[in-house]
Amino acid sequence: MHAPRLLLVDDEENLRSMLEAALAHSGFDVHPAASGREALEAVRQVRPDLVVLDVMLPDLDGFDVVKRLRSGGDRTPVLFLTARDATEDRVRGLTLGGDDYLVKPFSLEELVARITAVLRRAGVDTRGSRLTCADLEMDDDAHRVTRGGEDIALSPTEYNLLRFLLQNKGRVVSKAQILDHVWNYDFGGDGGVVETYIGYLRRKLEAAGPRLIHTLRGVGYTLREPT
Amino acid sequence: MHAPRLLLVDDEENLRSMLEAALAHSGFDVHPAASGREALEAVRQVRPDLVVLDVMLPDLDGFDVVKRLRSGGDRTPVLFLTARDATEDRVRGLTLGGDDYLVKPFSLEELVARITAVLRRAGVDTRGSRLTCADLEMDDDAHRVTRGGEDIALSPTEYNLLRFLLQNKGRVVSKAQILDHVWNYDFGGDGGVVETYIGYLRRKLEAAGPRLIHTLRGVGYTLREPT
DNA sequence: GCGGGCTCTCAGCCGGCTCTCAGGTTCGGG
DNA sequence: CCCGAACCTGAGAGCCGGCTGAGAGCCCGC
Repeated sequence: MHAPRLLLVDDEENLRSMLEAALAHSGFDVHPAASGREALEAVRQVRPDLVVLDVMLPDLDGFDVVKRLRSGGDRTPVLFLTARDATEDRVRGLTLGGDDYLVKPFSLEELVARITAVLRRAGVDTRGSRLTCADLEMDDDAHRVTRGGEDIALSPTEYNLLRFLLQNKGRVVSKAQILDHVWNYDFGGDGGVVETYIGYLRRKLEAAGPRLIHTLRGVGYTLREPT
Repeated sequence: MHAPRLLLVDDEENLRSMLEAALAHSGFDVHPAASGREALEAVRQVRPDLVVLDVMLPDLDGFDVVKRLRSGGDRTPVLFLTARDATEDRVRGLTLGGDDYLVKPFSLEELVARITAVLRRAGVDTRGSRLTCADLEMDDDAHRVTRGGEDIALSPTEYNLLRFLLQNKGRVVSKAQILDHVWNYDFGGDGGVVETYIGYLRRKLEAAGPRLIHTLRGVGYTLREPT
């Protein structure tokens, strides 16, 4: 089993290199491209498992790229990145072919979650979607969290934060790391909001049961099985 | 296996030579640079495993340096050094690619710990993150200390002091060395505080179990396996 | 337009952490 | 044995980080 190959297409220099580093770090084999033509060329050469494709591009836009791919018989799944304002209607309908889209700005957690979801649907094996810690369980496919069999309702941010903690079970994560992964990449605030959400999670998860989220003063937080 | 190569970029003459000596002594192959342009040049020539990069530089600042590196396809991980006040928001987004940052003033221990953490994440082999002495164990990833399987809660300073002692197990370290490595480099006080913290550690570590930290009067302290 | 959930900010509180200091104790040399 | 130096320890002041509750703004569904 090799790491899934991604083709990352975005003309925005900064964002592209940031995402490139981040996705590589998340275990993907990332190949960058800066324009539509480059992308078409790269698809043939790289044969990626998935294309992460910005809609707004200097030459061919994202839709054109896909149109040409499909008319050439290529079925590689595509994850679109779009700006909030426009085009949302145009992107709809594309999800029919197993593709998906994400509006900017997003968080890295969101992006990775969508990518693995699309890959899974396309039959590319990724590690399972089940995360646990003691009697706490998260089924990412069903977007469902339980503790001791009981359902727990979480807001989107709470859910993403918990997933990030679960993925790093047994390791310490700093507030900066949490902000970088769980919050949108253009979020401007400080770490105060993380403390608030840790509080929310604790209230919901540890209402009945031992402590799972531990504070390491001056260092960060960690999720750990109680002994 | 060769010693990991570091590129150390800081325009502050004093600090740079101090860090250069200290890091060399910690087993790294250190190459200094004093400006952004120098750094870019040096990255190409030296091909370091990691760049330690001050954000505040006379010509290109640290962010510019990284931007240029990345746009040139270079993925060398970076550890940023920043002043406390500003820039903390600008540093955000950096923990994404496995990079990290450290606010001045820091301690040598902190610096070395971050460097090895980043290198480990980047796949460069360093000795593992597990330090032991008799039944005392420290797992640096989880930031966790146990003795005989029992958890021991340590404050940040206690933790850093213990790690320093563990890394020098079997050797004697003077109070001056401890101050230089464990306390921030701008710390003004005398060695009295070291005695206090040694006391704290002894109380927590040796509550149940034989003595591990030994005093060598007029020389320093040493951590040793009981015989 | 109205109501409810979600997100984020902020200020006050609390407790732990860091460091200082003084008095007591141990050690080694003379 | 005596004395000074080095070290240990307890008490406490001040500081700082994290926790929490309250509330404003926003979006969305009704």
